[in-house]
Amino acid sequence: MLSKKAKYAMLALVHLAKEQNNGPVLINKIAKEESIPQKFLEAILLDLKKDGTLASKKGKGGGYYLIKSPDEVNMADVMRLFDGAIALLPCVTYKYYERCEECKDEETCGIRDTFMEVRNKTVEILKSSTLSQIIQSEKKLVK
Amino acid sequence: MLSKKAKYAMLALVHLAKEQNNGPVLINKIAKEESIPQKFLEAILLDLKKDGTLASKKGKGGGYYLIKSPDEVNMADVMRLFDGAIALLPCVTYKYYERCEECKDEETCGIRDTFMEVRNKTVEILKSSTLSQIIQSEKKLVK
DNA sequence: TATTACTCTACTAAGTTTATAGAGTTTATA
DNA sequence: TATAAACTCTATAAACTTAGTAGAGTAATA
Repeated sequence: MLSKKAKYAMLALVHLAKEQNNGPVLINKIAKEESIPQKFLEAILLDLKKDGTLASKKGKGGGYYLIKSPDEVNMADVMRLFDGAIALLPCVTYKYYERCEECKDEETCGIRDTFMEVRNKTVEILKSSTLSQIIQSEKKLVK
Repeated sequence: MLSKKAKYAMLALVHLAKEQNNGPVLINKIAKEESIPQKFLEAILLDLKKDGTLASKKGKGGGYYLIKSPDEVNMADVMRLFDGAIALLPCVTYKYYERCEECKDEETCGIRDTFMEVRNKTVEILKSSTLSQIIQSEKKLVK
């Protein structure tokens, strides 16, 4: 399951993408409208800032805003940032590779193949799910 | 990530499928050969028995054995049994459905679609990964 | 009837997730 | 230049989950 952190991050990013041309958005506003605990959201937005996805402005009239194109921000990256590896087995991940302790022989492990396939397909779908795509699809759903 | 429990279950099932025609297999033997803590494995095998996948025989000459065809036992079911839902969002699961608390409107939720697609694809791959298929693929890898 | 081997309940250590609290820092603007 | 708005950072903690342990109990077989 996705962590709350990752889910909140996605909701906040969609929110910020919609407001990209309206200047900085208050944490407080995002928290209220997306039903996210404010303090928790602060930490999430800070992570997204360190990651280079968001920027912030302090002081009156400040807030957070998206500095990437909504095309560039995809769910695979968000999930990796907050939840770590996407794969279901450590021996199948791309960025977080680790050998499975109980694995006698990785080369001939029968379940490895399956989970490699799951990982590849999942990453493919999540990569194609960008902020633009999500907003587009929301519009279609409303109609 | 897959829990150890689910991974151990898969390894034990593959082991038992290979020995299906040789009578009951001792917990102790499986534990040793697959590097699984014995007591932990006992609980896992018990769950698989309650589930109707395995049966056991007590007393001397006893042990566990597979009572389903290796074609029928797939990784999706094993994962559901030990780790619960396969989907990454509660609102997208098939057997464990729950509304997302913070979701304002499920019908127009932009990220729901993406995770529905991930779930469907994952289930499809895991369903096709049966014990027979795994053993077959191990043989190919050895060659 | 003794031994083997599965069954069941209870417990625990460690780690992760989901927060909360509060002091500190920066900036716009009156 | 004071002050209030708003982000930043550190520390803490409750709740939950995972992984594993201990040990007594029960059933079957030779």
